[in-house]
Formats: sequence, C-alpha cells, structure tokens
Amino acid sequence: MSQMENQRSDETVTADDVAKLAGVSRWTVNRAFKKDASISRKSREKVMGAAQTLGYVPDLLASSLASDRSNLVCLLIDDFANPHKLVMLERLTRVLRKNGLDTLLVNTSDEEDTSAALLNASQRRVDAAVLIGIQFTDRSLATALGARRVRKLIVFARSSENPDTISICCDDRAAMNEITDYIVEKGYRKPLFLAGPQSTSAHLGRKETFLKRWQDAFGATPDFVSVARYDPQLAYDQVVGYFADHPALNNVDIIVCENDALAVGAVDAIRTKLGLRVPEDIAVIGFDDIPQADSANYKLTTYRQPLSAMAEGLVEVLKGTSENEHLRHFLGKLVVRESA
Amino acid sequence: MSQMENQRSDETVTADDVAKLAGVSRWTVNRAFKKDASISRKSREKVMGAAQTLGYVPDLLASSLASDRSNLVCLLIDDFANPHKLVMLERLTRVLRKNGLDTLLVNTSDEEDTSAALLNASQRRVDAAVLIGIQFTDRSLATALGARRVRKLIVFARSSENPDTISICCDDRAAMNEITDYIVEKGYRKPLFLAGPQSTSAHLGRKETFLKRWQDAFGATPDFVSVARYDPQLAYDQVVGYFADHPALNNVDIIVCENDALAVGAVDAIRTKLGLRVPEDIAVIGFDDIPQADSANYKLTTYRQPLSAMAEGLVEVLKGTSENEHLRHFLGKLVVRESA
DNA sequence: AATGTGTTTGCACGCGCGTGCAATTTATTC
DNA sequence: GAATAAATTGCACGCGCGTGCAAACACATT
Repeated sequence: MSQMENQRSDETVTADDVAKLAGVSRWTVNRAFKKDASISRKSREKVMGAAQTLGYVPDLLASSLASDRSNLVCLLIDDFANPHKLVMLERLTRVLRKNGLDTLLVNTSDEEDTSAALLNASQRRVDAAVLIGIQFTDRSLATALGARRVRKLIVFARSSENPDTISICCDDRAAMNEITDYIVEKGYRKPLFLAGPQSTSAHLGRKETFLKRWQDAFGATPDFVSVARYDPQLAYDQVVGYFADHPALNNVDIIVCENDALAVGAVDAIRTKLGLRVPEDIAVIGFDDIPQADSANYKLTTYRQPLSAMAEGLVEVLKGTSENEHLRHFLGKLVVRESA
Repeated sequence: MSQMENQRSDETVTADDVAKLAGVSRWTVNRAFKKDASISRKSREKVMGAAQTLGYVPDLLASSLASDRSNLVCLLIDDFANPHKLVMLERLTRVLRKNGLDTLLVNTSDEEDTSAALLNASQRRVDAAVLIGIQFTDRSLATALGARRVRKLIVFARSSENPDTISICCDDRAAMNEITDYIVEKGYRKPLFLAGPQSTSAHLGRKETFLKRWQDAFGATPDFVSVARYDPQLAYDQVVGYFADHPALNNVDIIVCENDALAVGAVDAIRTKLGLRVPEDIAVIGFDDIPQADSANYKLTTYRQPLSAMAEGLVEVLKGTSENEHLRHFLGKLVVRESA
C-alpha cells in the first residue's frame, strides 16, 4: 500500500538489491559469492544474510557474459543404442558438476555432420565441447575448429588424429594386447572379431590392434565382421548372418568384440539362434564393462575403461591444469567373468 | 600490414562488425537471424553474406540475458541404472533440439534433495526444469518452487501431486488395467508384483493400480516385493531372495514388474538362479519397452510409453501452447512378445 | 603521531543483444 | 503525382555481473 520502493515488476532480485539491504556496494555482494575473493568475514556474513532473506543467487548468465567463461561443457553424443553411453553420462555429469561445471547435452544422431551441433554449442559459449559419439570425422572436426568459438575440442573415449583436439581415452592398444594375451593363454585359436562402424576416422583402433597382434603371433589374420552401429540388435543380426554364411561352426571358438554392446548381441545370437553355449562352444569377450556385463545372464569377460580417472582427466584438461597434450591415455583393467 | 581497423583483440565477431560490413545497423543484423522478423529479403541477404564471410553467429548468452528467455531446459536425473533413461534422454534431447531448445543435463544422484540442483539450474535461467528421476519428493519440490526462479517445473514420466507442477506421463492406471486384463485373460492367477523404490511421493502408481484391480477381481491382494532402485541387479537379488523365503515355487505363475529394468533382472533370476523357464514356468511382464526387451534373450512382453508424444507434449507445455493443465496423460501400448 | 604494509571496498566501463517505439522508406490507391 | 497505408530500419536504454585499479581502511612499527 504505502511506499513500495522501486521493486522490479517481477521478482528478479539482483546483487544491487542485496547490496542495498546489506549496506555495501554491489561488488562486495558479488565478492561474497566468489570462493576466494578478497573480502572480510564480517561483510561476507552481512551479504549472505541479506541474500538469504531476499532469496538472491548470482546470475550465471550475466556472469558468463561478463567474464567470458561459462563453466559450461557441451557433450555431443550420437550413439544412444550403446548402453555404455549411459554410464559415461552418469560419470561425466557427476564429475563435472563436482568441479563446478555444468553439462549441455547435445544429441547429434540427426546431424549429417557434427559441425552444426558444434556451432550451436559455440553460441552458448561453452568452455569446451566433448565428443563422445562415433559419427564425427577428423575432417568435420577441422571444419568446426575453423569456425573457432569453441575454445576446446575434446574427444572422449576415443582417439583423434586432429592435432587441435585433445583425446582422452583408454589405452586401446595396451588393452587389446592384454585381451589377446588372455585369449591365447586360455587356448582359444579361432577368433572372430566383431567390430563396430568402420566409417569413422582412421585411428588405430581395437580391431586393428587385435588383428595385427594375432597376425604377428600366428601368421594368420582372423576373420572379422563389422556392425553399422554399436547396437546389440544389429550385432545379433550380424553374428547370425555370419554363421549362416559360414556353416562350419567349429571355425570359431571365440568372438572378440569391440565393445560390450556388440558382445551382448553376440551372446544372444550364439545361444538363441545357434543353440550353442557360451563359453563352452563359443566364448565371447567384450569391452567397456557395462552393467549388463555383470548380470547373471551374461557374465561377460570384458575390459573396464577407467571412466572415473578419465573424467577427472577431462576436468584437468578443462581447468588447464595439464595443458597441451594431444592425447591422454589411461590404463583399464581386464575383468574376467565366465564368458571367456 | 596497412590499416587493420579496430578489430577486437581476440576474434569474437559481434553483430556490430557484421553491421559495418553489410552497411546496415546492428539491429538489422540481429533481425536477419530471427525467424520471422520484419526485414526485407534484400538486407537479410546482405547481412547473411557479411555474417558468412566474418563467421558471425549470434551469441545466445547475451541474447538470453537481454531477452530473459534462455531456450534452455534442464533435465534432472538420478536414476542412471535404468536403461530406459538413455532412451528418454535420446528422445527428449532430439525433440527439444528440433524445437530450438537446448538441454542442460544434471545428475542428481549425489544430492540429498533436488532443491540444490534446481537452484543451480535457476542460476542459468533455464526456461524449465524437467524432473525425470525418482528421488525427489513433493515436499522438496515445494521448497524449490518457493525459491522461484525456475519458471516451470515439469515432472516427466511420472505424476506429481504438487499443483505448481506439470506432469507429463503415460496413463499408468489405464496401462496397468490393460496389463491386468491381459494377464487375467491369459490365465495367470498367481502374480507377484515387483515394485521399485517406495520412498517416492505417494502418487497412485502402477503397483497400487495393479493390486487394487486384482483385489477387485479376485478378492485377494497379490504379494509384492520392492527394489531399492530401478536396477536389474537389485531386482535379480530381490527375486532370488523372495523365492528363497518362499520355497513353494508354484505360488507364482507370473511376475508383474513396475518396469523393464526390474523385469530383466527378474528373468535372469528365474532362469539362472531358479533354473526355470520363462514363460513356461514363470512368466514376466514389464513396462517401458526398453531396447533390451526386444532382444532375442528376453522377448519381454511389456507396455510401451509413447515417448515421442510425451516429448512433443513437453515442448507444447514449454512453448505455452497448452497452458495450465497440471497433468497430461498419454496412452501407451501393450507390446506382446514371448515372456508372458 | 607519523609511517609503512597489507587488506577491503568502491567504481567506470564493457560483455552482446532485445524491446518498444519513432523515423524512414517503399508500396498502394485514386 | 499526391496522399495514405504498410513495410522496414534505427536507436536509447537496459539485462546482471566482471575486470582492473585506485581509494579507503586496518593494523603494526618506530
């Protein structure tokens, strides 16, 4: 009724309001909210008190605009059929958030090219874009980088040859070597490699490492088939198809899979369609250690990526704690269960 | 070499730069980028040309700040063990993006209470916060809403009693009724209900509907067990535990599960631990129709939520096309496979 | 009390764009 | 061709906060 001050029409309460109530300047208010700012304990308490009663919170949008740092990281994913992505998302969002970074999730399944999505991310001034998908090529990365605006481009859980890019991934070569050694030691001699999409950039991947290693050891290159997406269903179809074309079943005693998503499909195919047992008739070995791999039904022998370490590594890169390495490798761990 | 204009130190190119090059005012430049703005075709072309050569893109941060609309939606999830979440994420991000909305993903697994996460979201001025998890209670929602700043609070794929909230979900009651009818028709008479966490808000959920319906039909309330999280592993343990306590196996001819995450665990338990067949010995019916449900190994009979329609519904609510309904129901579809 | 050191505080200016309206240009009509 | 309507363009002001520095203050020392 009486005098209602110059309160804003709606109820956005800004630092100015708090400042007035606390009897300090606006800048002191914002300082109070900065972790290690130069401010006395007393005035910080005054400010916090006032902020409390007014329900004030600093506006990250305005802050980002002014400071040119958004504390926002963009995650680009196109590979939603692979259950491992959910694990990654969980881990990444958790670790990022613990470090004060928020996550912008972009689904690039629709895009021909990730460039458009990257552009979109750049419009939000994200501090970094993290690629977790499979569709992007080194060339499209280059294009996107040309437009700049995305300060850091990070390829997660995969390596990229683009020098302007930082890769954070499991050491695939060491991993496949370990897997190969394990297989050989266990006496498997007729492997089939089940690979993912081949269209991606020509990095020395799991398939290449395995085939080469096997070639070196036995002088023969194992057979392989590839699946168009990391999708258990497609893997299932592919395996069924393979054995339809190669009726001499005893030509394969183990299927080595590029990841668990494929491995799960392979197991299903072996049991359901071929009517065989895993691992007695055909063994299966995966990669990633998705939750399903540990289920009673699959008991998948697989290789666990050190996701937490990788996520922490990502944060280090983002914070600039460890500059200019184009590639950060992490060692994983072979998890032996029953499927191989 | 010669004169290099007053180019900014780093290379952020703003609308002003484009304006200068195109020979128009800054406002015309920004208009050119607005879908249906009042601008002549000719000057739009001029602007777009200049923007192209300069590599200009409008800054969404500044735009959000000025317009007070961020086109950002915050998704809060805590339930990463449930594979269905990945499907939801895929669908939501896709549909939102198609409608010009970006997605902020927040992992609330760590939080005692979603309030903190909501507060964080509010600092980014998200246009809406969408809750997809299970941990939040109606009370914590109320608290969060008290602080305002989050313009719209939406509960997705679940109903909430909070009147300031908009629920977008599958019609659980209709669904469970259909499921019950199906079960009854198929001759099952000894159901066990496998429920999720019971700590959540007291909405009339799938369990209640099923139990009540069965009670009405047969005068007896079926047994039920509940699992602490929607996690196949925990469901497995729970089912194993149940049958350890109830050795008279023929007391159950079907396990009705609150969702597929649980159903998958149930199937594993039945086969692996009990050594029984699905559906011959014990049938299983799920809910959600996760990708796994369609795999050769599970062939789960389940109920598919109309995710796309729900996502579109979400967009409508966000755009304000369909105001003030506290609850939007969508009808799903029973998917009959082999598990029941 | 004067000097010096270290700590707090205040402030001018800018981040890049939106809003609403007024000025200007272009199209339309008789 | 003048008058009127319609389409297009320009602009002052503000969104909420950060940066870097200078002024103000506190405290210890001689």
